[in-house]
Amino acid sequence: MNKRQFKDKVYGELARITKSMANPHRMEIIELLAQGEVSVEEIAAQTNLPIANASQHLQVLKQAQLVEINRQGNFIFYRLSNDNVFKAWKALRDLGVERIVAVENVVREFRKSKFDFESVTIDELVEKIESGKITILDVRPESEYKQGHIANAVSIPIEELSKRLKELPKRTEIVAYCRGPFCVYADEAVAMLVQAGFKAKRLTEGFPDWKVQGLPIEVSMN
Amino acid sequence: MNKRQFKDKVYGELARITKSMANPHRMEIIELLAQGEVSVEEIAAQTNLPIANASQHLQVLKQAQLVEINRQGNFIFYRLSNDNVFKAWKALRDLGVERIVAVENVVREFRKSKFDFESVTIDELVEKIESGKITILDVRPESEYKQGHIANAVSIPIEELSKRLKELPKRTEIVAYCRGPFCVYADEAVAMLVQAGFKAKRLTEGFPDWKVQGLPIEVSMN
DNA sequence: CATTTATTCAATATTTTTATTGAATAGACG
DNA sequence: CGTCTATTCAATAAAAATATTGAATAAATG
Repeated sequence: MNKRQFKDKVYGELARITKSMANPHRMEIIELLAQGEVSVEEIAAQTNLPIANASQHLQVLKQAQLVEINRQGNFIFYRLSNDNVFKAWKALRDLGVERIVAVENVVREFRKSKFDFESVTIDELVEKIESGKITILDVRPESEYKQGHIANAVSIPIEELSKRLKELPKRTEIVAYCRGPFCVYADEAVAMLVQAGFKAKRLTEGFPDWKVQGLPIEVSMN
Repeated sequence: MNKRQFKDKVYGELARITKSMANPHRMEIIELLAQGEVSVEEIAAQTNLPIANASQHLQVLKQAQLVEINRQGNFIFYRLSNDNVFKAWKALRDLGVERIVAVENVVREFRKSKFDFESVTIDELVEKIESGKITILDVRPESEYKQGHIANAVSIPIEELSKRLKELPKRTEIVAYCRGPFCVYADEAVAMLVQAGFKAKRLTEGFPDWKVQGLPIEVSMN
């Protein structure tokens, strides 16, 4: 094998992996799987895809070894193969957030209309935890919370929040988080909480970002 | 705009950026540009592409704002827009190196045949620098060295190495590096040096990896 | 063993990406 | 101003990715 053939092999493989991520639906699926195991049915529902279509995209990710499966009874659950998959996804996301005006504008525009509240970075949250009383609120679906959440976070899925406001403290500051910077659940939660007189902000990023930094998490079994 | 439209926009943009990297030639071009500015002509030569073809790929990267241009006389030089581009590329590379058996096998197979020498990680090199005498050898083309190199590294491009061996010390250990883990120049250099009785190893990664970690670098003007 | 259910496969039409070729452009330089 | 040169553009053919549909599969359950 000569140098050129060697390079073609190497960059070909790198491109193959990159291609397997290079699709809007698959980018969304990866973010979803970064929360934990999810069944095909659920992935399709969350991403508004026909099941056959979701399955097809999952096959692409599986072929690139970005995801693994785990059969549980009648369901097949998909999960990310390892941390590096999320790290690569995150690097691409950071690149997107930083570079592409279009995304920033879209995010900002969408948020400004309904949810123009302050947000808290991971570093700031770490400080708040160390230096005072604070309530951390996980508004993702319960299955995601169970599979891993920020240590000491309380779980109230966004759909239940309006009915369960009394479980939250009026005085101490609340930081709500969900799947990541594009996840709207946290925005909706903060809007609802502020409206109801709570002191609330959202976490800029999400649970997988927290976890990948090695910060303390808890798992509620499964 | 509803939630689904918002998501479609966001993940669409992320996929657009990812797609712009998702091609073997463009993966190679990005690695090359991580060394510094390079003209279209040179990019085409280094990647064995017809010039029109290289230009086309560069347009794709430019549209995604991954690269910027800088006209110098008759030539147009391309460079990465910022550090995050290399970071994302690196994350994908790490994913590839770690995940895909194919890449590992190809790399190993190719190296074993001719270049089965020990290599040194960046952390190990840092230690060696702190704790003793060591010669760091940059075997990339001189233009790349000039645009940035590991602090105190000596430049001897691989093509000149055989004629310039006398410039190197026989006693102190030599660590040769080039563009990255897939760059063969460092392997060739180590092979040549060991053959000639020097004590030499290659750096596992390359200059951009060193730089992105914030380790000391030098620039020779331009 | 037959049925149910979640998932995958297969076939096809559509769209997008890529390579190739030759012409066009834009700036430098005499 | 005209020429030269590096780069880009444009047109086309070929290859690959994607969406859609309905059928096939494989495991669980009665």
